[in-house]
Amino acid sequence: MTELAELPAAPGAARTQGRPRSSRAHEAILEAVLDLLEEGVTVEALSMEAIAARAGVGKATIYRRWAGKDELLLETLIKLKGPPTQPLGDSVRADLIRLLSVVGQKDERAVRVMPCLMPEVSRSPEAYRIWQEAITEPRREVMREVLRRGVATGELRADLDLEVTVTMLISPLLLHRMVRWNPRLDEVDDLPEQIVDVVLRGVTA
Amino acid sequence: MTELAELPAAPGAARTQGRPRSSRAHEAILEAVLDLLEEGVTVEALSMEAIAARAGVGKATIYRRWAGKDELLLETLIKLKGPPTQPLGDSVRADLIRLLSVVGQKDERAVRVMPCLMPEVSRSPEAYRIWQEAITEPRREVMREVLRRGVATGELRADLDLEVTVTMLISPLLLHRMVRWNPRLDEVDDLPEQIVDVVLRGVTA
DNA sequence: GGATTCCGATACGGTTCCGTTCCGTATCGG
DNA sequence: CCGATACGGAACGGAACCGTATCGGAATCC
Repeated sequence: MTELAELPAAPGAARTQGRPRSSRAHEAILEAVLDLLEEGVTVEALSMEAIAARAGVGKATIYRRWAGKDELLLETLIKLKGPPTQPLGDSVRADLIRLLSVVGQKDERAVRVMPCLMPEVSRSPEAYRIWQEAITEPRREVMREVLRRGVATGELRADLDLEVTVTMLISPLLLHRMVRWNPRLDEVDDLPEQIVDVVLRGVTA
Repeated sequence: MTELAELPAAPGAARTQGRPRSSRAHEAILEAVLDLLEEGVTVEALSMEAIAARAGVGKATIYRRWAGKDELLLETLIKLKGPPTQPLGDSVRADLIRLLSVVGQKDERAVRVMPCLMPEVSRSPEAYRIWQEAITEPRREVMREVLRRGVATGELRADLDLEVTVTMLISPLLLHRMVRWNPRLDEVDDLPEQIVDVVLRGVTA
């Protein structure tokens, strides 16, 4: 049987003897999970058989690496979302527009995967915690920092509620890009600018 | 076997002979579906066996009424969301606050069910259409009407973009009440007022 | 070259759910 | 009272999936 040439094995593996694990198979498995989620399969309905088939891999190859679906999913999601976009340090307005513009643009796939994660997140406190810590909170913090800068320069009101403002900025974009909550917004091509302008006018000192 | 007393059969049933269908069983089935969805079972993972067991009903009783899971779900969701809350016709500000305040309050159960519907909605164009027509669009229209009144009275800018404004008002509430996107907002007790005030200041004439 | 480990593939017994088909009983119209 | 239909419950054959085991071959270390 013709075996694919192997990449130089996963880093950090403390293995000493025998054939090293194929990093090619490793990647194929993670990719298969994302593929399936992207197609609309929920976490709950995601089957190990389907993952193995999609990855072109034996089930044993999956179970050799992860104890079960949960651990596999955790690693997959961490891979999915890299570090958040950083502001450029221009004006508050330009930075906010920049941060909003990348929502669902930089991560086409992540946007399609997210709705499939929602049931899990709203049911399991553990899933909720991971989702908060790894995905949403770091992105909110970046935006908070921009707003704090605006408060420090006097551009924004000193008594600004950071949490409310951050939520007001991101929520419309998230809801539109993730679930297309209001399809009429498809025709609005400068949504980030419009949102930032309304909010900034509302919270300017 | 002690049979429960029957309510006077579902209306519109053109049946003439034999024992009429139990409207009690009918209701129990719909209720069971909502119960299960509320507990975090996704549409995909919702099983007819579980529904029948929860409703205290034979599976045949379900299949006698609906051809499959899809048709049963459709009827369930239509039952779930009644007509949207109506504005009182006070000030624009008071009406908007009122509309935002009921998000996820009037319909405790609907809020918990919604996340479980998201995967289905984002995967199936048909589900998306039904969701838009039956749930989100009627509620947006109520809010648009309030905004149009504000424009007519000169309270709001004449060139106001209704879609963007509606989305800016509702999205933060939806995201918070449905998936608790930002847990720090739990401590904010006047979120609707704050949002309305910022947006109104941003779009005042 | 020999030991060891991983590879993809296949098969296993066990579980859950499907949609249907029977029961024996209950409840209606005529 | 009788015929017709619905009821809850149980069982069916078939399908999908679980996690494990086993296979012959392939890759790497000692």
